[in-house]
Amino acid sequence: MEYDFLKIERKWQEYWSKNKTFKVETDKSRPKYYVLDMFPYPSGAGLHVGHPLGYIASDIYSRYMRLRGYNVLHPMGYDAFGLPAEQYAIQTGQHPQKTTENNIRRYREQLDRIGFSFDWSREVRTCDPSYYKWTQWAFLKMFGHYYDNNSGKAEPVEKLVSIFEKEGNANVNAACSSERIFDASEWNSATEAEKSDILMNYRIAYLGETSVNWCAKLGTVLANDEVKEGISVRGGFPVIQKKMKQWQLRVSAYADRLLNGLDDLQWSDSLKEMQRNWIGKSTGTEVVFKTFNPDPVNFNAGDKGYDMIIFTTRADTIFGVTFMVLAPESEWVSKLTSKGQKDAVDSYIKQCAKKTERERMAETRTVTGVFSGSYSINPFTGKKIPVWISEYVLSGYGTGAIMAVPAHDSRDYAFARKFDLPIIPVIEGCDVSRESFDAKDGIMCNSGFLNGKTVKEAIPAALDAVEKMHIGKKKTNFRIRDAIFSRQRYWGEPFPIYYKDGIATPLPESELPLMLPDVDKFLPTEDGEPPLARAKNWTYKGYPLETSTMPGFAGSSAYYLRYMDPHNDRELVSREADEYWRNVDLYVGGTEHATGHLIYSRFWNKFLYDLGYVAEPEPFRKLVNQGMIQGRSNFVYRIIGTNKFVSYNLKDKYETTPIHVNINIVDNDKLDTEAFRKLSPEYADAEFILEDGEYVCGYAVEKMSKSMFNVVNPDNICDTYGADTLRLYEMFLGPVEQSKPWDTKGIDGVSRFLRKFWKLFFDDKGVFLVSEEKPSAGELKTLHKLIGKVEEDIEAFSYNTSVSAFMIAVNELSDMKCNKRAVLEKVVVLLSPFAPHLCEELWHLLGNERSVSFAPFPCYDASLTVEDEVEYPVSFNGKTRFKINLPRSMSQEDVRKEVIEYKDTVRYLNGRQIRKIIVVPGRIVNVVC
RNA sequence: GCUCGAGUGGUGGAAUUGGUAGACACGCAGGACUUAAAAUCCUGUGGUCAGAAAUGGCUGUACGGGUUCGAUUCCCGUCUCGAGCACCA
Repeated sequence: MEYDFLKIERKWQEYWSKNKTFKVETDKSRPKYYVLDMFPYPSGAGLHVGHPLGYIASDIYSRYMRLRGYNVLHPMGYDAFGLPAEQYAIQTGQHPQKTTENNIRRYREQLDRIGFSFDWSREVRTCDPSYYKWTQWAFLKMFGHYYDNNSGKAEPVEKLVSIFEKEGNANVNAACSSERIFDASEWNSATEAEKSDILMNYRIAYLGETSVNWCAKLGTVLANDEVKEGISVRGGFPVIQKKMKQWQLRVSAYADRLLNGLDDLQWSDSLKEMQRNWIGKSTGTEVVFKTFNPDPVNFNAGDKGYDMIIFTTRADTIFGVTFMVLAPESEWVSKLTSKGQKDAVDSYIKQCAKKTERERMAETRTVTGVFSGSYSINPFTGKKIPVWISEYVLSGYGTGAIMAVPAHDSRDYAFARKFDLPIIPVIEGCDVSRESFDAKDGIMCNSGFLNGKTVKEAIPAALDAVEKMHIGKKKTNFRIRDAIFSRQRYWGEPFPIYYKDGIATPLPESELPLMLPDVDKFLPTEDGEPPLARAKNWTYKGYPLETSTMPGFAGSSAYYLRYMDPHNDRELVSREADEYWRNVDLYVGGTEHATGHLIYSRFWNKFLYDLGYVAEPEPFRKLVNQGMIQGRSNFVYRIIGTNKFVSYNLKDKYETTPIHVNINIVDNDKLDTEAFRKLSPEYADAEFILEDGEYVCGYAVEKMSKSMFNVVNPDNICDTYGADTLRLYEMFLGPVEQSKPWDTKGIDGVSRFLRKFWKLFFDDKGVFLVSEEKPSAGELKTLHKLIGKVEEDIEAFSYNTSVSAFMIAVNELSDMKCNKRAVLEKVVVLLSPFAPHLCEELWHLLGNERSVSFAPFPCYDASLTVEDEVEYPVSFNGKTRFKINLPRSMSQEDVRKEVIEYKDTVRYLNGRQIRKIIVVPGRIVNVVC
């Protein structure tokens, strides 16, 4: 019987779906395992072969864990809100709901063909009201809580209010956007609007004025991780900084916990490092610099001076501070601008404000700035130093003001050189005539009481001095900013917020979900209001509702919790389900979410953990980043001005332009010239200059995309080779974590392997025939080598080598003409995570009733794989070395014993005394004489 | 500029924790079967030198050093590529 993969695959896909084979329930009698893929955004282009890579890897692991007896939760859903559907809607007028549904249908068809073991009964879609109800619910909880630094967790705002009523905020230690201190009477006499404003400074979800990334082309603000190099990640449009009032999430309050939580996670080092950098913890010192404005624009505290606070990690260099710098957006600018400098400062500020983020970045090397007219006093030297304003100082980090040490900071150095400010080195022996000395290394000099100390000693000593003088304290700063949470777009979750007399007020929970309304157009209104302003009656009890919607990461932040209990309409997840499934044991997805989704999700989870809704402080225990699969494009070379095409190795003799050619008409880099002529009328009479009778194409590795004609559709692979071959081949291509180009060339190898395996079960006439005989020692050795290898490789996520192990085993079994049930049945189980359809078919042909998915994983017996002991002497350098190959299964302890025994009984080898015995943990022993 | 990761045949990639480098597969070459092709099967395949041949020698994991009886693996330096961050004081 031939291996008819199309028939087999269809048959078992229907079987799994009909029998709900992969539906799971909480089952306290069995251990759980939760395997999650990053759910896809259903784009219009459908899946290409790169998309399923991670899904296949996680599916293999799910199926493996099922064989091991775990109750495996392996769900799938769609991240369905987002910009592309909305952009398409603006162009075509088609409702994003509709295009999204169409795309989802297409995705589902494609996914189904690959034979995943998803529990589709748990599917979620972020755009579904029954789903986004819980996104809105979490937002309301964040609105209703603040972060208490003393208890180290989120607490209800009501608690804060009762403290304010009794004693004001002087003793409150909470994450807060304002430093203003007030007492109880001030609070009690405040108006509702004033109270609301004060509380906004504390809420975890809050409305706040901030400098945001504004993308005019998309008509919306964007979070920091949605902007790269000053350009929007989606669409690639320019982004500028703009002050706007926006909803934000106080992620910064969780910075320390987000950082510390990383230690216990089984994530790749590079990913953890990325998150650490993004969180950007730095410990330093806050120092007060007395600052005077000799001629203030407005008469105020000018003559008494201001206490200007700066943040530094190099308190040791205070003796080298020769000037101060303010960010252009700093609130100090207006206070410290003197009359004489007012015009210059104003024009500089204006110039800075106009620049886009991209322009500011492009000009990182050009130094700009202006003198404010004011002076500070260096607290250590007592010297008067000028205060400057420059855009190289960021308003959002630290206090928006710095002390400049040009001798030991390259940015300060460049500034000092440009504006001719003094440069005083404070570390012995460094040459600052050409560049600054930035290293934290050396002995202090020119530094009074710090002289003679090393930099490492001087930093705490300087901090000590500053504290004794009462002009500073130890301080930790974070780079991570609060997440900007509103988008001026249509296709997202509406905020459950209305404005009662201008005060942002939460909707009662009973009103959730607040449904996304219909609008006539998906564009902003004439007056620049977001599209939701077009909706009729977008009000609650007569008050206007918020018109922004939530960003993409809102819906993806807690979806892993929803899968645990997807149909619960009373809770996000029931306590029972949460306590059983807890968190994701294995999460597979791309590295592009390192500083977005993976931070927000951890934050969201920690918040819900504080409130007692979830049992685990971290959502994803182990994380594997699958690499990207790139396309392999082919080129033909057209001789300029002709319709002649020259083969790759001859192209240098002509003036040519490379043209992308559809990879479907190229085989092994050889062009099908007839098919090429038929491609378009333009090429109908194309001529070819061949080499060895063939047209050889050039190639390049590029992103897989329609415009490069290099897209490989998994459906086509399933048609010609079958889903099992596709799965195996994607794994065989290389380590899952690695990016690599797709090349269909090698697929014949795995295809051959599967057919070879299939043949083991049939006799010469093609009749299914397995023998009930006892397997030979050789057959058992092959089998158990395979079991050991496969088990080890799956655990290590090294699927490419396990596919190789299968090929070796099947070659060996084939050579031995092994058709014994006792061996083949176990191989079927082992292979079933990789090639589920084929194995399900064989499993049933072997007479089993239940799906192979629940067969027990074969037991590994190392003693059956023992190699014969070999012992051979090797001589070198006049010494003699004996290498003893001991069985692989032998424990290190046994090896040691064996060797000691050897040394005691055999003191001499080849007439030489044994000098040294080197035991390499494992099995190889060197005896040096 | 800073941080992290990688560099192995014509190609994708193996190689336990330092222990026979190149498993497995593709490609290529030769052969068998066939009228022929496809499919299938067999043999060879890092480089180089010697040999009629079996075989053997040398060399070889980006480059230069080091540690070690022994290095693709560990350490130092250089180069190249990839990813991330980018005036974070």
